[in-house]
Amino acid sequence: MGTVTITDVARAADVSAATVSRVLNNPDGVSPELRQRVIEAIDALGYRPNSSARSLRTRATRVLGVIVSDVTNPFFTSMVRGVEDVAQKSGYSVMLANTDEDLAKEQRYLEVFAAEQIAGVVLSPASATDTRIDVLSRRGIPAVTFDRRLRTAEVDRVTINNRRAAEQATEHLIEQGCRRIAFISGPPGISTSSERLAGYHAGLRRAGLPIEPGLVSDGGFRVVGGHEAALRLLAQDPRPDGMLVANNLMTVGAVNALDDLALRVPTDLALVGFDDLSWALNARSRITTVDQPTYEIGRRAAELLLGRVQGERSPARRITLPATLTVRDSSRRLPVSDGQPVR
Amino acid sequence: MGTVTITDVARAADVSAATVSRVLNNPDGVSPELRQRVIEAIDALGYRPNSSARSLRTRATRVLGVIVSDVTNPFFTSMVRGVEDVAQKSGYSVMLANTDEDLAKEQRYLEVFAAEQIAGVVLSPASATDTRIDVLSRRGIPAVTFDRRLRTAEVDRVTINNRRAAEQATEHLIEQGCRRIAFISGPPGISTSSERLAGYHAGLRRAGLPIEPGLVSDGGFRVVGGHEAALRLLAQDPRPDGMLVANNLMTVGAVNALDDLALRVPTDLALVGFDDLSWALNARSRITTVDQPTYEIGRRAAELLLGRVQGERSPARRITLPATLTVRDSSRRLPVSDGQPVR
DNA sequence: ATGAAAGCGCTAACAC
DNA sequence: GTGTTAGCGCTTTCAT
Repeated sequence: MGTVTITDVARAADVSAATVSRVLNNPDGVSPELRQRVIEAIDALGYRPNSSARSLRTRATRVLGVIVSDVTNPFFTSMVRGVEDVAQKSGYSVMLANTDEDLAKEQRYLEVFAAEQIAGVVLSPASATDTRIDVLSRRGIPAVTFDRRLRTAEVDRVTINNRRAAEQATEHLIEQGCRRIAFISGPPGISTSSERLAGYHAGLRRAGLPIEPGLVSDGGFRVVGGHEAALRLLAQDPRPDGMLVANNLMTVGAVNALDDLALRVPTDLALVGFDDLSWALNARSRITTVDQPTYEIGRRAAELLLGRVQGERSPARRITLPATLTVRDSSRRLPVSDGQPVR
Repeated sequence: MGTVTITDVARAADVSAATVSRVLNNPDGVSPELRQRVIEAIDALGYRPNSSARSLRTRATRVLGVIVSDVTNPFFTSMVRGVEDVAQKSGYSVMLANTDEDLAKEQRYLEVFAAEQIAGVVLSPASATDTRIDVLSRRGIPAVTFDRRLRTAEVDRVTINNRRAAEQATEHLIEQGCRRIAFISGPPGISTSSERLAGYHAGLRRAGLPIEPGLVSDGGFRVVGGHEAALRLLAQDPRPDGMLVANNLMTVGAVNALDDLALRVPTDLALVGFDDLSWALNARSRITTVDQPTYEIGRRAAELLLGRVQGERSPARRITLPATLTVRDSSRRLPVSDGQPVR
């Protein structure tokens, strides 16, 4: 029944199927007159190209895959929106997959995407060293990483300067008078984890403060993990007077922990988190954060990817977007100006 | 290069392509001997069927679409996992789409799915009355709703008894001595919103309590909305002594609002929320909640859908799963037993 | 039980 | 600039 094919359109417009195909795919190459007739026939018949037939022919779909490590995290969903918007504008749709930081799941989705002959993949790899995108490259499917880096392959990537951002946040805490600064880190093996940890160390070092391994605890990039890590760190004697938390979810957990212990911010402890928190915490919390241009990260990643999809052959490109330290009450012990950009 | 086709396998196994196809698709119809040879050839060559070619032929993909109204909400992601697991087991993969309760976005994704000739769709419609799945039905693509109902089409659905759940939560608050119970509702037009509101009304009515429209406020199923709605409701004089919140995100917002106003639970106000909150709130909060079997909802929805995909023709089926009222500190003013099932 | 052959809807050479 | 033709990889009659 309902299936209108390219030949139906061709017949209605009194042209060949090839001409209809050209109208559909080539910006030019068809006379304005015929093009007009074809477009009218398409509208009249309600023709929709069959994507399977198209893929079979071209060996590529008009679909981009996005693999994130936690769809639940608004940080990632905001990036995904950036990808979606760019993709849409170029006539691509987006398949979303969630790995929960699980390498096996990630691998499975990479295989599914490869099998579906997806046009390209944007991913935040679950591991900088163990994530393998060979399944894609073997089939010539381009990949771009966002938020995180990948050491097992040379691919385009869009990130912020994580090291610098963490260093600057640490310096800010030191300026505010903190001398024992705790750090809640992400899981090992992920680039953002190690880079932010390195930045924290660098900040301490520059100020001549000792690096104490006991002041660092892994919160697994999750609320519960952040909560537990904070409780661990805050149980120490002497108690830390500052705390830097390496992502948004763990910051929520840390705030909860402070609440549990009836500790007040910034008096008892100055707190700095990563990423927007407005979705979880009440406005009153006013937590100082390192803000990333999440939507923009997604946009740029999609642009890089579409470039590759369209045949771009340059060596791996690296886009580093600026992050901003937004100083709010949770860390303000002295007068400071808001919104310091991180470069 | 790498592309191994069905003819390659046929040649290697010294059979026809048709036989390979039969081995792939028909449980029987090929002699054990040939079947064995074919399987060996497939393994040896690393053959993977080309899904585009297959779809072009069969007019159907091995992909299920899932449309949720908020991927950020763990409630939905848990359901999605249920779908994924069932799909996977049957050799289907899952395409995920997020609508943000936006009807236009929802419609666009339905069209994309229809164009991609997806095998079937599971969705939580953004509106019971305005969501239109004609794009799917016109192409014979089955749909199943989960969590929410759809009034514009007769389709399979998996939900809990929302009305009963809200009524029971309300009764519980009344039993605990509450007489002015506020309700933070979801956006109008969504079945869960109206059903839970109806249940709240029913609970009040049964206890002979007045229904005051001023005690109901729409929180849009979001954290911020719940926060604002709670502030509005708590500003009243006399202040409500109980509160029922119609989903998890809004409950987080409500808890924040209570915190803002330095109100204590359950002394100042008894609070009951919907859905699991462990991801957001610290354990200490101990909020009484109506718990839904989210993962199971996803599983069952996927099972119904796969049935339809495989040709099941029965009239629309309705699965109502049990929810449980888990009483915790936030509403406990009198001794009660935990874990009351909702039927 | 197996093979030969046709064709799903589309695009890309190649002719004109 | 436009049409003709071949064929992407697969499934499915239809013979045998």
